[in-house]
Amino acid sequence: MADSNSNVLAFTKHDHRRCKNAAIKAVELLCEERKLRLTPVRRRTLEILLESHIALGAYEVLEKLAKAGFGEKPPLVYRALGFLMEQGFVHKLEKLNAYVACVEPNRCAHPCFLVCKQCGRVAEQSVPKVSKQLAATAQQLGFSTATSVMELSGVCAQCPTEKS
Amino acid sequence: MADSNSNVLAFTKHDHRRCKNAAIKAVELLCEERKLRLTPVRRRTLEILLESHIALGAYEVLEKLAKAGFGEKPPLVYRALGFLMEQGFVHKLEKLNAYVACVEPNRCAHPCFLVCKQCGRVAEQSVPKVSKQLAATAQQLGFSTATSVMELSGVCAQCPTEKS
DNA sequence: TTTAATGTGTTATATTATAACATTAAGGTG
DNA sequence: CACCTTAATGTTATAATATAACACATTAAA
Repeated sequence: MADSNSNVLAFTKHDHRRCKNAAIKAVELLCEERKLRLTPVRRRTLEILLESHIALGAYEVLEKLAKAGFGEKPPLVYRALGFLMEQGFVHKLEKLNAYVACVEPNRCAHPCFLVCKQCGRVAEQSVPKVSKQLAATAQQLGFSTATSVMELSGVCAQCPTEKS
Repeated sequence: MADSNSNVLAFTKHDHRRCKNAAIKAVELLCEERKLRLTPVRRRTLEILLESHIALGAYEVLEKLAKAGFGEKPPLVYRALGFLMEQGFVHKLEKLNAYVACVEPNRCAHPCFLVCKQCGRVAEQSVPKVSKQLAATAQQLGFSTATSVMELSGVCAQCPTEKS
């Protein structure tokens, strides 16, 4: 029933260095293709978010940028996040007001976010069927869907379910 | 393909007074059943949100509460909204940081919100199939879903699509 | 009629995000 | 290269959203 060939990377043991490098490489390529400038702040912001699969608040990212020698004023981080989000390299979790890097920016589509409330990790699952079904349902009601937000909160396989 | 027998009330001409009264009545009944106190602030907050199908920010609601003779400090409105949301009488639109009254609090389940970016109106559509499908997909990946957020942004039937 | 629990008032502050304008850097064109 | 235009960044200020903490009041229940 799963919509695609996913492995829920974030919840699975994996070579994270590889995971991170691949994502950065993909972003670099896409920026070239799109004639966009992956400036130092933008790159570092992406790297910061790629350090783990846990979503960070804008001000957490900002602190890390500051420690890395960049500025410490809010617009710095919001601009970098804005750029990265526009390009689909980073996603915002609306329910959390937090940001997470896209792990496969080149093949990201119809994402649904699975947020573990125990460990905080976020897996991005592509759900094209569900997404299209929702849009079709809306369309039948006369509503033209432009964008959608899908976020699940729960407990991942590696975390113990809450005791009763 | 629609999941349920809905009419997308918010986007349709309807007797809004009736609509509003029915919702308040339903909430009153549910409060009795659940032995909860629908205090004046809580009731007024609900009424304010029921004035239209447009989502309001917490501070917009607060202003209206103040004009109605209630306090003007943030905790007032956040407490009222907190109570109403806990009970499912009001929903928060995460993408908008705004609040909207539930039109059918007694039969509300698996809601997906359709937000018209032209007129701002919000329709609540029950999508149990899609919702269960998402949870099932997640479950197959070892993820136990507790809560979900589904919000579509687009253009409703009554609004002109944006010109090119 | 005291008590325990719930709800409200109030002060203060935390958190998230943007507007506006000055300055600098990059890339394109003659 | 020198100029210019655009894009990006620096900076100040403030807006918008939300909660903590504690005092006081009301309710319902014992």
